[in-house]
Amino acid sequence: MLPPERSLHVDYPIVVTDHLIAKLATRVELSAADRVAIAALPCKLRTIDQSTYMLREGQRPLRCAFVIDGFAYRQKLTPDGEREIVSILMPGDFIDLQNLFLEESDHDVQALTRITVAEIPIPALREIVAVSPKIATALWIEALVEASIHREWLLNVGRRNAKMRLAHLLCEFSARLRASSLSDADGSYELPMTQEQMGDALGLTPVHVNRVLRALETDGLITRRKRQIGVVDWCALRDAAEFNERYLHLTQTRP
Amino acid sequence: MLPPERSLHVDYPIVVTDHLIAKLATRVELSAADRVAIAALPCKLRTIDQSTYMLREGQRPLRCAFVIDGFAYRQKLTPDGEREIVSILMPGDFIDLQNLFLEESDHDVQALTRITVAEIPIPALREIVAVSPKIATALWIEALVEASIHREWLLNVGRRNAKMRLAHLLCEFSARLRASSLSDADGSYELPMTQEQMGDALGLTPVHVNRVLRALETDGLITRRKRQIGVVDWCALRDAAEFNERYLHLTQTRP
DNA sequence: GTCTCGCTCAAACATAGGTTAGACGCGCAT
DNA sequence: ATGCGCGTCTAACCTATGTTTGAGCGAGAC
Repeated sequence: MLPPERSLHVDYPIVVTDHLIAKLATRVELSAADRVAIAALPCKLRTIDQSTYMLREGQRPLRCAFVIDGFAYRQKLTPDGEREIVSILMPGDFIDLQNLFLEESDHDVQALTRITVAEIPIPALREIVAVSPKIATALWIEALVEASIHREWLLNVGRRNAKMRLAHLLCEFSARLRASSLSDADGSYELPMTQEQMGDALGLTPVHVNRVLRALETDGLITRRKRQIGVVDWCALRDAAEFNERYLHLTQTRP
Repeated sequence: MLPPERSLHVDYPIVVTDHLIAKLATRVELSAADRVAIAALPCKLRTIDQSTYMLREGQRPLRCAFVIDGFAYRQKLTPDGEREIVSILMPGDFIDLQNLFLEESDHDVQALTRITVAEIPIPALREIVAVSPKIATALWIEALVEASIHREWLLNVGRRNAKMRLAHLLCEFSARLRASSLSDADGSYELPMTQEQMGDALGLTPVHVNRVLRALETDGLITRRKRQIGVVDWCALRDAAEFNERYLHLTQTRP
């Protein structure tokens, strides 16, 4: 299934292990045994096309995916076709931690861009969690941080106006990308979402997203060239969004 | 600190243990050793007055509380004073699982009614989680279910209109209370929230909550006597809310 | 008993954001 | 090179929900 894409599949075991270990090591101090256990995980690298469903509501997931490259999102659908995007997943995020211990998915996961993930069978992950308290802790932290982001999004959608919401989304993107060294030095980055998807993440219509995006540009807070977003004035954008990155728990390490 | 309230503190060890074990046993099969370990937890019963803050954003929590009786909620505040209620906590819910592995709280917790909780020191809880995979799994499930509820609320606030939102909140309350046998047989229950609090949970203003509540009553979906909500036509209410209890994962047991 | 106080309820008016409907432009398949 | 499809952008119009304000009312304090 692997398309001829860069060299990822050539040095696969090393790359995947490195990514996983690097991620978990930001949260806890891994012992040598932990590292060996992670390296021994039977994970499979997979590249998935844009828009492909990676998981559907109601399904019983068998694998947990760790994002190596690209973006995905979680969405929930209303019976009458409304959509809400409830999470954006970036390199370094785990996609199915919720399904580690829940048997039936309560939402869909869809590839936002072409995406490469490492898939770990759920039983193997449960095994390692039962055996290594350090690794279990690191995964707990990841899951709890995602819940914290959900809470901030609830505040965002429930109590902020369109301009603040959008600015907040842009700030969060910027902060998360910066935290994983994925944004350019000047703070600009590529936002791989359509305006409709942004609307679905913010509880807005695409035409209103368009209006507000223009307003942010006119106000001199951002620049846009195609989908490349440039943060012109980080402080102003942060203030416009009332953005405070505490909820991302970026510095949370081994408690 | 215990006020002279009923007899709760007299038979405290048995009551608390029973509640905790009963809760965890709905998720996993507890071994005899697990039960002993839970019984040995150094927990403290505490009753807290309505409106008291149990935890504040930015604080480092030292204890994890398990609700025995009464209600609480999580809230997030905007710098300019807007509030969003992001969770309602009922008997049988854990209040600080997020802070089991995160050092700084990202939200406030406030007592909605007079509430009685069992407080477990975080280190003791971490200890038991490291030692018993069963108990760890049960707590994982609790935390993951709460994240799932966050997601449903995001859909609710982001993509449903006021009537559906409110109907959805009422359905969730009803379903959760029923699941812990706390509602009356006829499906009516006491909703201990003011209309302003409902608004804050739904991203609405109190006056609009009032309008919609009236409309739901006029439509014959509910009755109200003071704060007692009667569900007149469960099916109609469920349909009006597009309510599907899957996201509550009520039947999720030992995976 | 009556005085607060907090909550509910209501009406009149204001607006942020939704809806509908196209035009435009760019990349890609043929 | 042409046409198609998807995303962006705009404008005109509409409505669900917010805002402001104040009256009613029940429960507890004294």
